[in-house]
Amino acid sequence: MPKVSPEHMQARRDQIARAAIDEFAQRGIHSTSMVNIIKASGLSAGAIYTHFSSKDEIIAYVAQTTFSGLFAGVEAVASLEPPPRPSELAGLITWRISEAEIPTGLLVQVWGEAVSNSDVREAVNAVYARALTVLREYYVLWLTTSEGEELRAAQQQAAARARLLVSLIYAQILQMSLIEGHDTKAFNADLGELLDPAD
Amino acid sequence: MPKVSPEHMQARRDQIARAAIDEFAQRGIHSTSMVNIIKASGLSAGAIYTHFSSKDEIIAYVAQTTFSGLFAGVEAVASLEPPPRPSELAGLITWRISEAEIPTGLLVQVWGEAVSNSDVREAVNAVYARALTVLREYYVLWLTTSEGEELRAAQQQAAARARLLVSLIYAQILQMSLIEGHDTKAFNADLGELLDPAD
Amino acid sequence: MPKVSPEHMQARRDQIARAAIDEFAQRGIHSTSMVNIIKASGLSAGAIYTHFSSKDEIIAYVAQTTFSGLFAGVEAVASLEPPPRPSELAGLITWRISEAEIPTGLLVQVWGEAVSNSDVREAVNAVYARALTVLREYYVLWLTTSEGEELRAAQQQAAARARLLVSLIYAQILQMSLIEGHDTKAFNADLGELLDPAD
Amino acid sequence: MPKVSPEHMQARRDQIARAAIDEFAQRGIHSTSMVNIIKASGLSAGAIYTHFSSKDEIIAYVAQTTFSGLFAGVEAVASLEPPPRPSELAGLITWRISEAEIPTGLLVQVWGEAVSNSDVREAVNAVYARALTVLREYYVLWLTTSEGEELRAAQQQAAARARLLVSLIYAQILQMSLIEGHDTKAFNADLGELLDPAD
DNA sequence: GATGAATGAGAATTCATTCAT
DNA sequence: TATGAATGAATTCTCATTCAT
Repeated sequence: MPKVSPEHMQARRDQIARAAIDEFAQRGIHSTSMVNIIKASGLSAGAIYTHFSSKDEIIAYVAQTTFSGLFAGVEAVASLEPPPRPSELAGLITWRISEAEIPTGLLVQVWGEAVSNSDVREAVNAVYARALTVLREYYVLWLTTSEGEELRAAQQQAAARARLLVSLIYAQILQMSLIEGHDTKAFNADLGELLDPAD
Repeated sequence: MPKVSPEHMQARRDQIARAAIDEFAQRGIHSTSMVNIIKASGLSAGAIYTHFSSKDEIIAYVAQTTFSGLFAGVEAVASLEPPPRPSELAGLITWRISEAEIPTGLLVQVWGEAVSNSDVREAVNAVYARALTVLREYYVLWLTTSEGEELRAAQQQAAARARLLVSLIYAQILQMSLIEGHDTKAFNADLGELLDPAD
Repeated sequence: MPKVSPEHMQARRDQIARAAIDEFAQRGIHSTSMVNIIKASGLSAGAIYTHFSSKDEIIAYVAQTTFSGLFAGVEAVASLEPPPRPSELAGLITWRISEAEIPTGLLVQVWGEAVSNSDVREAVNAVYARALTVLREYYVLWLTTSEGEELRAAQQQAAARARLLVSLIYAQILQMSLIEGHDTKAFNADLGELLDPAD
Repeated sequence: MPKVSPEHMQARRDQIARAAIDEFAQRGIHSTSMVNIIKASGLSAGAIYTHFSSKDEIIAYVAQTTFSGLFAGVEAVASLEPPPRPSELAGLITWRISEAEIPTGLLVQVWGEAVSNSDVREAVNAVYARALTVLREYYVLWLTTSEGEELRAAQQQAAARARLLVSLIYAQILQMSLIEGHDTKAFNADLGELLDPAD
């Protein structure tokens, strides 16, 4: 098996990452052994290590990938004209999560991992920072366009609102993961009230 | 072989738990070995296993202990007459956290652990349920006493409000743990606005 | 198995070292796995690592031990009055080697290891330096006592003679290890002629 | 698929051997991986295995090559008329070594390897036997020509002298490899005294 | 012939737990 | 009861070698 395309390499990384995500979500990051990942990926031990240099690198990559998925598409939606209401934006993210594309249990584990693993912490924070920037810009747009606020006033409020929106999404992820029978829809409705003051 | 008093037993358990909390917070739960706990506690391997049957039992006990600490005192304050405002209640918890009595990093790790460890999940959920109950009662009291709501109406709103309050506290714990330089005071102020609608 | 005496600890180290020496001599240092040493020692994997922190530490310890054995007793003999002749001293060392107390094959492997392993190199050089010192002092004694040399003249010659003596011993070790049917006695006789010029 | 010339094959083998020698000398035989050799040679893994069937075969080839280099040219010089003095012959070999054409560290490693690797042992012994033969013939020539010995007497002494000469050269290789700051010239001078009794 | 990703047996090491003293 | 050396299964990772392209 000689030279292969970069696409092939990326496909292999994703193949491994997907296996790792499944196993991590099911067993827990630290109860998943390399053997579990190897078997789930269908590759050999050696092949894994041609694509990742260590289990920690897999964890970091998975962390990055999974959190990025959380806000995928938000940017596009947030800059539509006219901008959607905050509750609609939250709904988009929430929808993606509840449609089980995003394994909330893994997200929560990644937060725990971030505490003592700086690579993971960096990955998590990078996504957080990006999300905050996008949502701040969104809030400026929304407050000026739909709420008739002055630009200056909108900018002053935007940061705090963006922070709050992310916080509420994160809180929902926690609840979805921890609380059996958590009522996502009810919580979303509550959020809606909170986020769209005009309602 | 004289039996030691239950007090002595409890003191030993706490001695071990304190050591475990320190080590878990510093190194991460899964990077902390029993040897770390043994050394930090000043006891021997054998002694540890006299008081806990496994590392997992220590983790579950630590999870229970730490989360209970989060809401310690809330019950007493929440049933004062007249009841404090929601933001004041949130402030009490937040204050305890930010004064570093509660290692937020450990709380976040415990959430991650809860995903794949049912004992920990139960411990976490028990505290969550208890907190929800206390806060629901508080909200009924506060809505009827200070906001002039009807009992029936107050009861209908209380659950959602309690859930939201806990969510916001949890979200703040996440941010304190993950984000270097997170502005606790600013976030608290934002929470205040949100929680005390009259403000 | 609680606290044990330092003697016990040393006995364990020697138990492991003896197993390692046997295996290294038989299979070669790098063809000997930890499993080989574990089985040969009769201990468990874990027990080995309570006494040595790594395979490399075992190699270094074995190197030190084996080379020290080479010159054991030389110091005492070398300072007798009247001092033995150089050939007698060489004979003592040679005798110990040929009586198979010292595994020459292992010594040669250790030299090879020393090239790329600084701990082993240090161990080997420390023994070499010690041997050189002892033999230099011996030659001063012998040259003044038995050959009637002036102290100053004896001191000037002693270093070169000591170096040569060690070299010849090392060369013999090489030959014993590499050449099947190497005639130790004949070589010793040749050495005798060379070392005791008066003969 | 045109067959390549034998010269091409040999050139490739030497290219690989040269890379292996450099890496072995630098990192140690057993700390050098095939990947190291592959990269240093500029060839691919597959290409290496077209020319050598295993790492062990490379080691044996390198052993053979390097030791042969040690005595290269000795034969020609040893049979000159009039023959050089023994110290001059030793000087020739020593000079080649000290001019760093011969990696002494590798020679010492090869000796260590020979202990447990029969192919290497055979390679080393073949060179040793050849050197002994050449030097025995040289000594017969020299003793009869320059020292005026009878042929019979010369033949009787020649073997022992040849053995001693090789031993001293081997001893010097050991010292050059192991002892930082080994004084090659001083040792050579000492050898000269020893080897040229007339001096 | 050449390539280099893939293989998989095997390596060193760790660590929760036990139990003889 | 307390001790801590010992246990040994399990873990992560390496690397000589192969073989589909």
